[in-house]
Amino acid sequence: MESPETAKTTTTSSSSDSVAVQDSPIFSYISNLSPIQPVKVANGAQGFPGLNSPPLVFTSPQINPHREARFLKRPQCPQSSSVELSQRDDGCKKIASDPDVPGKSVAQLSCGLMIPSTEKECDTEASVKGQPCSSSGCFDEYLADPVEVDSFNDVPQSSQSDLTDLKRTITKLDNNKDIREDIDTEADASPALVEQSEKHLQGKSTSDVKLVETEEKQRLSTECSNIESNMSVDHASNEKQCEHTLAQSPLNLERKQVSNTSQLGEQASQHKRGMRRRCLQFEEAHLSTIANSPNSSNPTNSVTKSRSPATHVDLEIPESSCVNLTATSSNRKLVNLPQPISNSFSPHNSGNSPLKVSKPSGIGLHLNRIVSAVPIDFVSVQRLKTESITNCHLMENVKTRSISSNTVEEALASTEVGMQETKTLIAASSSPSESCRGMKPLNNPVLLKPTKHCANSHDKRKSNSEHSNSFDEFNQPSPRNKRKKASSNIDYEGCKHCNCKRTKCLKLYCECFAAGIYCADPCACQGCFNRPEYEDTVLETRQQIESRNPLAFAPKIVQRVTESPANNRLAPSSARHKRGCNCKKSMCLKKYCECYQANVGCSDGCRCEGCKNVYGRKEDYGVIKEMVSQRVNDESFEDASNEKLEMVAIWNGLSQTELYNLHNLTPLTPSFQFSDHGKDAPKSQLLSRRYLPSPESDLTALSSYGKSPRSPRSSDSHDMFLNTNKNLDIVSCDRELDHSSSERIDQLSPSDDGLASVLIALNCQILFQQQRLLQLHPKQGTCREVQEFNFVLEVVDSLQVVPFAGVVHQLPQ
DNA sequence: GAGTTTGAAACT
DNA sequence: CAGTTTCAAACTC
Repeated sequence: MESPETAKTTTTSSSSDSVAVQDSPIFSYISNLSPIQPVKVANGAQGFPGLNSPPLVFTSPQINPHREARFLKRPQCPQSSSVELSQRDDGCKKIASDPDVPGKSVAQLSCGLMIPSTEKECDTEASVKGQPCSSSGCFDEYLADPVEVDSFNDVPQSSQSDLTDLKRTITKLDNNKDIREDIDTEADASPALVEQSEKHLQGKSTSDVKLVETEEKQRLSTECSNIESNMSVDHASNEKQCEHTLAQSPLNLERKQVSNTSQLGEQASQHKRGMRRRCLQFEEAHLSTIANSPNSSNPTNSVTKSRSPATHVDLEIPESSCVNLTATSSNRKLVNLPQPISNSFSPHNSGNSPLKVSKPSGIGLHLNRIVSAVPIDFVSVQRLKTESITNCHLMENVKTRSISSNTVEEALASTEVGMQETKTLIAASSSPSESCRGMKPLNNPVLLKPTKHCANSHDKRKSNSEHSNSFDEFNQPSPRNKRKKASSNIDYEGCKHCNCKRTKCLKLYCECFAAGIYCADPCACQGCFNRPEYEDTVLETRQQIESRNPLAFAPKIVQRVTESPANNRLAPSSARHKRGCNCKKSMCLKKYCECYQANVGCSDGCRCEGCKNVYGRKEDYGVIKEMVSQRVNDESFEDASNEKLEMVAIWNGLSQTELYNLHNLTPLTPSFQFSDHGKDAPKSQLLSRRYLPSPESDLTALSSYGKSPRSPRSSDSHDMFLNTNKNLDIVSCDRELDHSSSERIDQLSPSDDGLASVLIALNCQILFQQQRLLQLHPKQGTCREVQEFNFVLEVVDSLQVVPFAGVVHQLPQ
C-alpha cells in the first residue's frame, strides 16, 4: 500500500511550521474569511480559524498545540471523584451559561480554590491548555478549555474587553486551581481588569453569552471526540505534550513553576488507585518506560514523573472492563505506527512520547468477550457528562483501544508485507486478549502478571484467601448478595462478574475467565480458582484449553478481510462473530445469541435458524457479500484506494469494527460493517432499511474516494477535506492550493497516495465523530458545527479548490 | 428470587 | 465430526 514515508513527510513537516503557518498569507486569508469571528479568531491565533470544528478532534500539533495538549491530558487525567467533578462541572456550566450572573466568576474562582483536588496540578496545565483531566469530568471541563486556550491566544488580537471576557469565562468554566492561579496572578496584577471584564460582560449583549455557549458546545464536541479518539493516548505522551504546550506558551510559565510539585502526582495516583479493579495492569512496564523516558530531563518532568503512576493506572484500569470503542489514532502510536500518520492523527502523540510502547503489548490476558458484551461505550461516555459515572469505562476504552491497536497494527504489518490471503483482523471491539495474543503468546506470564497489580480486588481477595485457605470458602460471603448486586454480567464499570458454581471459573463458561480477567468481588462464583492466588492454575488451565482450541480465547468478534479473487486485494467485510451463532429458538434476537449480544450481524458462518438479527441477518450478509465481491472484482482501482483507506483507517484507529462499535447508538448495518469502501451505493440501498441515520453513511461515502471524483456530493465533501487537511497538515493545504482546481487528491502521484489515504481516513473519522457527537449532544453541536461547515465551504469557494472526491459532506442536523 | 429457557462449552 | 451433556447466562414469572 502507500508508503508511510510520504505521509510522514507531509504530515510531520508542519510541526515546525506552526508559527509560519499563522504568518502565511493563506492563514491570514482564511482567518479573514471566518464568519464566526469570535470563535474563529481564537482558533485562528493558532492555526486556521473556522476549520477547527472537526479538526478540533484531530487538530494537528503544529497548528494547535494547545488542543493537542488537551487531547493528551484527558486520558491521563486523574480520575478524581466523578461526583466531585460533575458537581464542579455543573456549577461551572451553569455559571458559564448564565449571563445574568456576572459576578459569579469570583465565586466560581473561590469554588475552585476550595477544591482539594490533588490533581490540580494536572488541571493547571489542562485548564490552561484546555485539557480536562478526569475522564468523568472531561466533558464539562472540556467545555472551558477552548475558551481558555482561545482566550489566551487571543490576547494579542482581542481588545482588552475581550480579554477580560475570556478571563471571566475561564474563571467561570474552570474551577481548577490552575485557573485560579492564573487568575490570581493575572487578576491580582490588574484586579480592575477582571472587574472591568465582568462589567463589560454584564453590559454585553447575549451574543457574548452565546459565544461562551458556543465554546462550550465546541468543547463538548471536542470532548466527545477526544474521549473516543484519544482515550488511548498514552499517558506519558500526554504529559509530555502538555508540558510541551506549556513550555510554548508564555502565559504558562507561571503554571509551569507551580506544576513542579511532585505531590500532585502522588495524590492523583492515589485517587486513581481507587478505581483499580481486578483488571490487568501493566504499571510496571509503564513505570519503567517512564523512568527510562528521555523526557525525564525535561524541566517539567518532575510533574510528569510524579504523576505517571497515577495516570498510568488510569489507562490500565480499563483493561478489565469491557468496552468496545473506537480505536484512535493515538493508540496507533503505541504500536509504533509510521510517524507521519501518528502525527497527523494524534497530534498529542506526535511528540516523542517515549511511551509509545508499552501498554499494548502487555495488555491482554484474556479480555476477549468484554468488549462485545458492552455496546454502551459511548453511551457511557455520555453518561459521564450527565451523570458523572465512574471513569472506568473510559479507561477501559482506552485500554481496549490500545490493545486493539496492536492487533490492527499487526494485521497492517502483515498486509504490508504482502500478505493478501484471507485473514481475520481482530476487530477493535473484539476482545483485547486476542489482540494481545497477537503480540504475545498466549498464556504469556507477562500478560497474566499485570493482573496481580490490580490492587484493590486483588488485595481484597488476598486477604480473603488468607482467612480461608479453602477455595470453597471463596466468595462464601453471600454469593447471592453479590449476584443480586449484579443484575447483569457487566456492572456499571463495565467489569465482568460471573456466577459460576461448578466450573471453578476455570472454563470458558466463566465469563471472567473467558475474558481474561480474574474474578473479583462482584463475582458470585463459588470455589473460584480464577484468582491471582491461583495464577499458575489459571495459566495451566488456559493452556489446556488453548491446546484443544487455539482460538478459545480469541475474540469472538472479528473483522474479516477477505481476499478479492479478482485482483487479489483485500476486500473489507464486516465485523462478525468469529464462529457464528447456533441459535435455534431465539432467532438471534436475544442475548442468548452471541452475535446479537455483540451487536453484530449474523454471517454465513452462523448456523442459526430463523435468523432475525437486527444487526444483520445471515441472509443479508450473504447477499451483501456477493455484491461486494462483485464490485471488488469490477473495480480494481477502487480496491487499491479502498485498501489504503482501510489501512489508514486502521492506523488511525478507525477500524470498521471500531467504528461499528462506536455506532452502537445506531447499530451498524451490514453495509457499513461490510463496508466495501466505495461500493456502497448498491449496498446502501439494499440495506437501507436497517440503517439509522448515522455517520456510517459518510464513512461509506468517504471510502468511495477516488471512485467518482465528479460526484455531485464531492464538492460538499471537499470542505471537509480541506478542513481536515488544513488543520492537520499545512503541507497538505498548500498542496491543494497549488494543485488548483484541476487536480484532485485522487490524481496525486503514487507517492501522494499515502497522504491522500491519510486525509481520507481523517475525513472519515472527523465526519464520523462529528456526527456521532451531534448524536450525543445534538443541541450543543449543531449550531457550531453548521457554522463551521459553512465557513469551510466559504473558504473552499474562495480558494477555488477542487472538491475532494469521495468525501461526503453532510451538515449536522 | 426461583425457575425456565437457551445456546455455548465441554465431553464422548 | 456429530451427538450428548454440562454449564451459566439470559430470561420469565
